[in-house]
Amino acid sequence: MTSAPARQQTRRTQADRRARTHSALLEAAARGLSRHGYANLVLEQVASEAGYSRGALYHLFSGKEELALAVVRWVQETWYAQMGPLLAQKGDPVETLVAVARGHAVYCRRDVARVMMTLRVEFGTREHPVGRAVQDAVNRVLGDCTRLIAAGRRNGSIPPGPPPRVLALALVGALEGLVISLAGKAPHDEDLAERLVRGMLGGSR
Amino acid sequence: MTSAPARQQTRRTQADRRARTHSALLEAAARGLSRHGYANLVLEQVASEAGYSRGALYHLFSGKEELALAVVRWVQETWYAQMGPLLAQKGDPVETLVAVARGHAVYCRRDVARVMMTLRVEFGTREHPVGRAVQDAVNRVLGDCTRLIAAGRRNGSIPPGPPPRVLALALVGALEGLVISLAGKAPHDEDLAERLVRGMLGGSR
DNA sequence: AAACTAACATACGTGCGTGCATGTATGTGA
DNA sequence: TCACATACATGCACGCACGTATGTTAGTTT
Repeated sequence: MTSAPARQQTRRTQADRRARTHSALLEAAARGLSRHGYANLVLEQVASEAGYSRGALYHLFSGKEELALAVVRWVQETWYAQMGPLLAQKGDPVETLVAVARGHAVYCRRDVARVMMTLRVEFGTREHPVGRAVQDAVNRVLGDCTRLIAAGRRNGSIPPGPPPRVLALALVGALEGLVISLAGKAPHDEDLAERLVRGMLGGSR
Repeated sequence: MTSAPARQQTRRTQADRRARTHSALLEAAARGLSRHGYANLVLEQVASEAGYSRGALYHLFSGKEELALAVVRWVQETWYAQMGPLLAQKGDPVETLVAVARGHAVYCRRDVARVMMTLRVEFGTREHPVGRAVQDAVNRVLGDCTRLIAAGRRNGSIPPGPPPRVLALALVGALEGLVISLAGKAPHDEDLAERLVRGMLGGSR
């Protein structure tokens, strides 16, 4: 009895072990990045917060940079996992943008979301792999927004104004700033995100 | 002849000398902070960019922290010097807020303006003197906006909605994000700043 | 113009955090 | 159950940037 499959109390396979620590370190790193940024991120703290030592970290990631890149990829994936359905909906572009804005506000209630903002500000004007990755992620969202705006213009649901790309840039930037400022101020965050989108798309006045 | 006051070519008094290098270092530090943030700011670079060495810097400032604090004070002063007249005007609160938003967009065309945003993000969740100073500066602006919004509510020119303080928070945050995103995209920055304010104040729909 | 002071440069000591190399324990296949 | 591999911990070396101490140049006073 109890020959092999008995003790499930603490999962035993190596792959599982590895995966657990991997995600634990990743989450700790995400929290750390959102709070301290890249430069102030101390790997010792990340590891200990996850319940491990720097050895584990260097075993699973090649170093600080790759850790940050992994976090960026992870945030991007979870964001699109949550926003993908909204982006794919087939109705009015304006309503889609509103839905995404609200969704983004909700997504950003977890401090993890600050990661992108923090890194974007930190690497906004510099040449750095992490900055590149963040820029790429933002550009992807920007592209989606630009397409939606262009569609709304053809559609007539969005009045004429600045070039779609510029409007998208403004929209994303403003939304980012808004959700940061309103962190934890639910439910106003969601409502004001909607207001922001409608206000900036609809020709004002 | 040429006894004393002759050579004005290169200003010679000590006080003037001191003032010149002081402001040169300050401007360099502001540029550096806006580009690299506090943690990544290297005093060697700041000094050399200003045309001096770290010795000069430590002669005029007690260290990195005081330098950053001086920059924050400087930004705050120049901002209010430029925005004060707009804030003091006696017309409709909405128009005042629009004017300030446009003014802010213009002010932020200089990369120097990124300073506040950068520091606010970097120290947003931490306990640090520089973070405190930035927070104080932002709070002052926030107070001005809150008062204007409250006046507009009593006035009837701003429809009901979230508490004035929350609206002000959203407005300032969104505006900050917008001008960062649109850096250098004149004249759209100004126009979209106006749109943003009108859209978020006017009840939309 | 000589003695003095303030502005600035150069050189060194120190702390901190990364990266790596070496040690230990836990799971895995014969 | 024994040899092996993989997950993880611990200790050391290096570099970087801050702060300070000391040296040099430019301006001021008598």
